Amino acid sequence: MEPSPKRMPTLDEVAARAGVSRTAASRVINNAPHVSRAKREAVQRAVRELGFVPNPAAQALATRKVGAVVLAVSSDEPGLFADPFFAEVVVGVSAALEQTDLELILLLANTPRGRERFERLLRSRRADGVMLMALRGDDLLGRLCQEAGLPVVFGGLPLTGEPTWYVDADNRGGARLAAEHFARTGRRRPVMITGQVDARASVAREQGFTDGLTLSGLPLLGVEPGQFTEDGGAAAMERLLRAHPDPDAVFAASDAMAIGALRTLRERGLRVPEDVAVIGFDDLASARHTSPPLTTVHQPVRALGQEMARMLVGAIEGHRPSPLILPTRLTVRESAPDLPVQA
Amino acid sequence: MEPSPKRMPTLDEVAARAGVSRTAASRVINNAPHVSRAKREAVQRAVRELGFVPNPAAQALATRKVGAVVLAVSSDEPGLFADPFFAEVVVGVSAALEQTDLELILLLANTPRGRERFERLLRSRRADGVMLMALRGDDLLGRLCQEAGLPVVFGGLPLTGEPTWYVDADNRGGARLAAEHFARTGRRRPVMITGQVDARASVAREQGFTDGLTLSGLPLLGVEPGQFTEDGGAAAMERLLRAHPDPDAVFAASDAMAIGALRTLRERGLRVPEDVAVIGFDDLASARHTSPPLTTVHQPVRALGQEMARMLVGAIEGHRPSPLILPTRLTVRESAPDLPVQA
DNA sequence: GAAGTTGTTGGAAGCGCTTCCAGTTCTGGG
DNA sequence: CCCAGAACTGGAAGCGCTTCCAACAACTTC
Repeated sequence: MEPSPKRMPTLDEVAARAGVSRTAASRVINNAPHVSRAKREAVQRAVRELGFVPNPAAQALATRKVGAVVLAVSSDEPGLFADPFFAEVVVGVSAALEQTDLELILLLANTPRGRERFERLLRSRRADGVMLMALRGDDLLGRLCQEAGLPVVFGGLPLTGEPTWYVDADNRGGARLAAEHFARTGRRRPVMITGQVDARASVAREQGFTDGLTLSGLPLLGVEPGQFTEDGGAAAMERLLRAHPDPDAVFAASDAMAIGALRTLRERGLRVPEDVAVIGFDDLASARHTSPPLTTVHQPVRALGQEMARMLVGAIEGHRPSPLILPTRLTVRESAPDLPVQA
Repeated sequence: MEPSPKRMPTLDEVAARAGVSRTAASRVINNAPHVSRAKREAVQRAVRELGFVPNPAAQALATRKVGAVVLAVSSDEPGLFADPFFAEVVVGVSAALEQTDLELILLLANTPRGRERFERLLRSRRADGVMLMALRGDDLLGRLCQEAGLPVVFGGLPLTGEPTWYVDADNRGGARLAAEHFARTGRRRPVMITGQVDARASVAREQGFTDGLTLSGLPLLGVEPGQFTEDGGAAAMERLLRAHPDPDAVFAASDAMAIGALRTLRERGLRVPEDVAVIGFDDLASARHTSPPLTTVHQPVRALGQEMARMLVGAIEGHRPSPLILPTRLTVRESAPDLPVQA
């Protein structure tokens, strides 16, 4: 009962029990060649009987491979990780790693102390590779990884530069779908709520929305940043209404902000979708349950996590770099229905 | 640029550069005694100049301490982790660990494969301790940890037994507050939505609600399980309405279920809080933004994570066991206001 | 039947760090 | 000025596993 660090059997004991050399035993547990069938089986039996599990520290020391990767989330807001988006990414990453024998180390690098620990982690080779999310601005975490000579895959593009390994959603294409949907359903006075100005995803979504509008011959009446938060979205919506009294469509660069916008619109007595249509971005679970249910650009968040992990495994195994862009699509619900609304 | 596993300096090189023995250098980096001031400074300089960081694998091998703990989340639903609740716990855990030099390994043990990996993780001593969350029913993960002789702290009590180390919220007391609030504000026909029947938190909340009702001399008209999900809560509400046509108060064992109940009530044309008051449990961020805003029992989720981590550190350091119950309190918002409502 | 081939085997040298222990140097009190 | 005791010092033996390498054994192929 007492947490006594019970000593586990070692490879030597396994070898002794199986009547072979330590070398042979090692070969068996790594199923390497050059072991006769008989000895192999003897070793396997001994492993089973003793309940032997190799000591990862010893393996790491000998092979210089630690059997773990880190998922680092960097942001200024301590609470940002609480965003369901990240939880979903983690689920994806975890699912992909489950197929391997890599452990997942999670690091929230939002405080100075956190960053320091991250750097230490890299330099100490405690992980075989790194997944990096939510880089803001000219975040130097990426550079740190490069310097440490560890494989890094980015989740979402950083603001500047194009890393060799990354997976991202088609932000620009998805935002364009939103614009086209507005045009198709007869909206004429769209506005937009963006995220932080130094977030590349936000920039790409604004870009894509503008693309789509231009192609449809529509103007963009106004743009306000909303910090990717619900309250930020609500505030942005207020600012927009003040500056542009009569929008009939609003595209928010995230569901959270769209929900905030919904709130403001309701408070101002504007009906959704009759007076103004609303489209969000992400398609989180909560988008299904707003009132009215939110039309939104769906991005495959869990898949994003999965692909990041898979890609990292590839990078560790020495594959050639190949970035990945995951498709987005429009999920139409009532906040911006398919058919033009008769006001 | 190429991820070449750059070789890092070793203790020997540090020692050589500082002109001391490897032993002395080791003492300095662990700031152990028995090193003269002069040598200590020489070593520190060498460490700085070389950018030396001790190799954790080697340290682990020599000390039998790996410098990592694991947070294991077990559940049958693969998506459960996506619950903002867990994200929040992770933030707390992470914040507490940041003060130490323990790394956080995250393991989602919802698949059979996941459980297998968890067991392997334990037996291989890849972590110095374990935090276990969301044990369902007679989950044997806890037992596994005990057997491995690793310190374990439970987040929330398991269904059976009372582990020596755990931190939990005062579920029973919180639920009782909900009942008392109903009684105080003139509600007379309360019903309740519980979570899974084999979740101890759910049981405790039901218990507490009953306690409070009994004390106030109120009956409990009906109880339905809602799986802790929004849709489950909505469905439970429907069943309750069918069986008990005229409740004037509903207590849900989680915010998600309360939100589901809100939806059903709205669809049925019942006004909240005029016709029926609603109280949830958790006080997640989303509770603030429902319509009407949700009155709910607040539990300090992030603190829960923090305390789990702190407690685990204590357990690893050999302190004496001391379970912890975190206080809950009622956050009153409009779905169940403070003053009796004039219908 | 000699000369290769191909496949096994285990000894031994690490991987990088901690720590026991025996020996050495400093103290200050007598 | 001598000596007990405290404070340093570094050699060496691990921690548990991988892997190079030299030595062998078992088969082929002319």
